[in-house]
Amino acid sequence: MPELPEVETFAQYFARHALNQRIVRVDVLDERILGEIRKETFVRKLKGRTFVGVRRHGKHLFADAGSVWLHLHFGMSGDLAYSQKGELPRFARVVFAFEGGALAFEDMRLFGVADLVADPETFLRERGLGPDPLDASFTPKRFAALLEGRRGAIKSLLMTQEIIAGLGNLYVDETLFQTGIAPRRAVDRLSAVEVRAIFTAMRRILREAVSRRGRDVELPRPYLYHHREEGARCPRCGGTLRRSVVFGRTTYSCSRHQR
DNA sequence: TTCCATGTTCCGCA
DNA sequence: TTGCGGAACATGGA
Repeated sequence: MPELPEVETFAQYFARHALNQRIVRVDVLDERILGEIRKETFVRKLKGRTFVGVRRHGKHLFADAGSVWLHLHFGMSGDLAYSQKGELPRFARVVFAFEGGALAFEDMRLFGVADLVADPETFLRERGLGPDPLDASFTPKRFAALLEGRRGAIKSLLMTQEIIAGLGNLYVDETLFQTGIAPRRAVDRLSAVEVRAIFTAMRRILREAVSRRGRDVELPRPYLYHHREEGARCPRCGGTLRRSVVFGRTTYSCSRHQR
């Protein structure tokens, strides 16, 4: 379930369970999760070290292991699970064992990645990722500048990590739903007021989600999130929710209040 | 059996 | 150059 709010929750979980303890063992249970790096290298560079800090940018998590950073991407089904009793989740792919417990990186569908990077800044630059929408330096002005000169559907733009990093299918739909803007609306036909509204709604929704996800509390009932079903009643205006495909992804929107 | 899934990448085409 | 549609990746759940 990993978009920005979920990854932020993973980062907090990682900080709570995996920081400042010696890594006594690294088990790679399925090498396909490693991407380019060789298993031996991955293990050798982490074993015996200590994670001293954790950071997140968009959907990417980075943990500082001293001379190298662990990088985790959670794909579609990635998750973290810490246990003191040596219990492993069914789809554990990599396990970091400490003196008093072990943190498992699980990922049923294997779209995620665990590897090593020199440092987050270099990785983000090389990858060309856009700004994180919850970053303090992310302002309405900066957001408007990102959309400047672009065409195409607003949903596509918000989904593109090189433009803005962290939103995925669910939170983009949620943002546009709560802003009353149709997913296919062309970016160059949005008013300044609408762009500002998207900025505000996006940040409010992400913050709300981080707060609730972190406490394992459900998102508010009026959120589109709970009503993603063709023909369902719109919890906001009573209209009918429609299903379509935008940017290759299943999209839900209200045919009445989203224009 | 068939369809669908919170992500990303690559290719071809306009 | 930009944007978009389609397919592929791997796997389980409804």
